[in-house]
Amino acid sequence: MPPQQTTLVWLRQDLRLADNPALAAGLASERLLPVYLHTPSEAAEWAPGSASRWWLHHSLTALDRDLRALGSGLCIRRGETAAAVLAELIGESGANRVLWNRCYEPWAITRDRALKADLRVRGIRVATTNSALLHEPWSLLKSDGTPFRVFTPFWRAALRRGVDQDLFPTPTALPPPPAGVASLSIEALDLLPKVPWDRQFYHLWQPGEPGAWKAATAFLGEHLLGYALGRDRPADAVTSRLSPHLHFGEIGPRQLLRALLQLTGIIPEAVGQGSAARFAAELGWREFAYHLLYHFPQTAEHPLDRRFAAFPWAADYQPALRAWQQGRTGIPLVDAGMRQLWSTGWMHNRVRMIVGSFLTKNLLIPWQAGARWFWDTLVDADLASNSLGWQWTAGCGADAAPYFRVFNPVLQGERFDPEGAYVKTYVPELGGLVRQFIHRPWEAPAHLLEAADIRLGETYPRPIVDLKVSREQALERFGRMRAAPQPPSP
DNA sequence: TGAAATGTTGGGGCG
DNA sequence: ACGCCCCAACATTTC
Repeated sequence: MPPQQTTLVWLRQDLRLADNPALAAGLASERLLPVYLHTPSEAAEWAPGSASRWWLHHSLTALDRDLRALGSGLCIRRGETAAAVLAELIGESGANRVLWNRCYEPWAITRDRALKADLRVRGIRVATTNSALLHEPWSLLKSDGTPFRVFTPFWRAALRRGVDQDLFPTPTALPPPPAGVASLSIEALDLLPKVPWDRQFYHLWQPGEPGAWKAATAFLGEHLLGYALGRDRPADAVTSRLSPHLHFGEIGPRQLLRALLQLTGIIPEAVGQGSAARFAAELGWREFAYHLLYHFPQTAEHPLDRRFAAFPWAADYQPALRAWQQGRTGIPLVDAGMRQLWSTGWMHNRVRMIVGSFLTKNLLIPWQAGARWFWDTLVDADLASNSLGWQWTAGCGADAAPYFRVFNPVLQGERFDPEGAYVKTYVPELGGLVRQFIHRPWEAPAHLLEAADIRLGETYPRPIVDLKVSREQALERFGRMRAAPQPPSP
């Protein structure tokens, strides 16, 4: 009789039961131990931020509940390194096999590669799989063998390659866990905030796999039709809000694309301009972000366009950064976005571009400072997407907005929030102002301000920067940078 | 997944 | 009636 097979399934950013290849591969074991390891110091400066930890707490809670319903449960441990904690767990459980789905952060790749080699040396079987991406970063390359740096050809190639639509089966029962392996409580991970800034989160979000499907079903069933037209208007609730669920792997892009294709009856190759194609392309941008971070791992910290390493950012920007973070810049659309972020852990995508343009171009604050703030405050904080987004905005990344493309938050507001509904939701002190001036209160005549009970500089700040002057200054600095001698490309 | 400056055109007011 | 001018409205160019 062969020795009993005991398998550890190490769950990381794949907190789901459905279409989970690592979990599916463990189902035939006699004993199966699903584990989550909290080792934040391994990620160093990219350990989960505050909002992300809130999400993680509740996602783990949901996963544990779902595992228990199938006769198992989540084993939670914490420690300095995953290697050390796994070694303990292997000792306690007698496991002879470890499975996980791959992560793609540079620090995680380095860690996992060493860990896999180490476990194999010690006679443990290890298998890793893909749960997070339609195509892994190394599997899609240009015909010359180099990585894509432009989105459109990347996404075309991804769709042409096609997507495996045979999902891994959702388990209906799980093998029992090995006896005598203790677990920490989720509370012991200290993921929840000490001061209750998260109250609104509970009304807006349902972390975990059931919540992910609730959001996906609502989006596909109710909002997809209006997506192409409404996705750029932040007051419209037509976006999917699936980003945090995708980040934690509570739902995967293969599942979403399959649901989308079944719903609309289109085939992946038929890329049109309709709502389904637009939404699929957003999944594509996520894929593109992972592609870039894998092939250019320095881009979480450093600009892909090396010329920007010498860009003359503002010298003393702390007060301006603080005003931006707190939503007190005096520019209504920017402040609305930053307050939405703070109070809900999320910001509409178009507004992310606008507040990012304002930070990097009007305030001349390094994009890394913005990326850090987003990392701490977004429930969907994702190293790949965040790095791509900020470099795109700053104009220093792959397929980025040209450096001279500076969003004017007043015009963007008038185009995409014409009634000012979004601004009024998050900047209530402007609620009484007529729509004509809602995006430019500093131009409103005194009697209208008075009627709206607004005293600029008291109840709402004056703009901390002149949009026209700062735009010209940014263009001038970008122009000088472009003219400077260029460093060798990486 | 721009904005602003500059150029062109055409309708209408007016002498 | 005609030419002149103004200036939206739209198009093109530049950043």
